[in-house]
Amino acid sequence: MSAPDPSPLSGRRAEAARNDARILDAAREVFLADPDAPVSAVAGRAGVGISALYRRYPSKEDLLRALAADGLSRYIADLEAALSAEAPPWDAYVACLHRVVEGGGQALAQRLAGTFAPTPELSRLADRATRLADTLLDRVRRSGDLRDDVSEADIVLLLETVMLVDLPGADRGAALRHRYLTLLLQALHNPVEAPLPGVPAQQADLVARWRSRSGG
Amino acid sequence: MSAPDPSPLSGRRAEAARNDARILDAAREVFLADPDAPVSAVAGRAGVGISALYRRYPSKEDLLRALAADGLSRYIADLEAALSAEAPPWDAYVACLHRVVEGGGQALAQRLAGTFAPTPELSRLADRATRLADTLLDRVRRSGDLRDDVSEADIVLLLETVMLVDLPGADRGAALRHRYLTLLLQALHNPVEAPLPGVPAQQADLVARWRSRSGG
DNA sequence: GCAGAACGGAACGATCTGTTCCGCTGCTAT
DNA sequence: ATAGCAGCGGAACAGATCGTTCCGTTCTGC
Repeated sequence: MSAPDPSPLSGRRAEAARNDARILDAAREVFLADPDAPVSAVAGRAGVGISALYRRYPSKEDLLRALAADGLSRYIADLEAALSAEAPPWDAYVACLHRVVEGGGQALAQRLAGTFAPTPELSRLADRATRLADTLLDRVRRSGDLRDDVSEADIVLLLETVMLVDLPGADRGAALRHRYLTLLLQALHNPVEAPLPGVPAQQADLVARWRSRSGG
Repeated sequence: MSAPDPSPLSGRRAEAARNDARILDAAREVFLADPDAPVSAVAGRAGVGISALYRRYPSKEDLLRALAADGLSRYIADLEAALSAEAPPWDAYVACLHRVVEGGGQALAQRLAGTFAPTPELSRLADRATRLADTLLDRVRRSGDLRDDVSEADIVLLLETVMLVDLPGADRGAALRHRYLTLLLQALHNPVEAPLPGVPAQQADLVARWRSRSGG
């Protein structure tokens, strides 16, 4: 009994491991583009059959929950990286948001919010992400680079809209998202031209969305 | 035979006229929030039965076409008003975009694009709107207030994302949209902090979307 | 009063979608 | 070598959804 190589799995086992990732990647892309997409669309995008998907997740809702958890985890990782970076707060923040936009984890979790019953683990992850984002933002705020009439929730909402930009062409969408994020960040950067009207979005507005919504 | 008052219609006729407007208003709200919404949602929002709707429009697609045409017309009216305004170009432009965001006509037409077969009339309206927007933007550009590394298509895409901002609360969404539009306009205003990465969106990217899309 | 315009909403058929099921493939362990 | 089974593709099924039609009712204009 020769010990089977742990990482370079062979044959059937390797295909299964590959499919794990392919399915999650496909699900991320598909549901980010359309939170109400059918399961078959995910399988199609992943290039696998439907049963390969149902072997891993007992139901669509389980897949969505796993996806949201994965997205939040990536988001958290990005935030932690920014918090432990040595660059000036504003620069670290800019780099962080670009990674967040690139990964799409946070946006996915937000868009999926309300399409399934949240588990305790998800609530915990969401809490953690919120706290980290607050800490990071406070640091940026103290650096004086951030205009002070925008709230954390404002930025989350704005980020979410940037993530929605898309165009049919190949990677046209991703390029535009970074382009518009840059524009947004310049708007958020001091000095400020004029104060914003209305009142900032509140954290409560965001949490409210984690309760049942219809399809959108 | 006393001449019936032309405008203050009475009884059944009046209800019908009121319903005309109520249905269009309801349809605008509903389909702006969700382009794939069912017809019954429109009737429900308008407070009328389904047959009141089908009496006016032979099919859902006809309603959507009428809605898109109406939206484009409102957009065109806003553009024309801005073009004939006497305020400085930039100020007129700012006011115009706020009206466009308030009305939602342009965003609705864009969101509906691809969900039905465009008629010649719609193409004509879309062309007209594009030309007017170009003229207006050129004027603003010549005034020197607009950063010169953004294209018309960039602005359309950004406007569209602003329109997507929404929150459950009463008019919370509208207030935030104006708030974020103000932020966006400050970012678009000279002087510029740093050039944007990537290449601007092209007019062609936008027209491409008027061809068949799936639901989203 | 009466003819019919306008309406509300139930009913119907088509389509879509989540989930299950079945038969096949090709590793793996002996 | 080969039996057994993990893993898979996709057809099939049942339930839900939605566009559209249809019918009975109400109320107006004459």
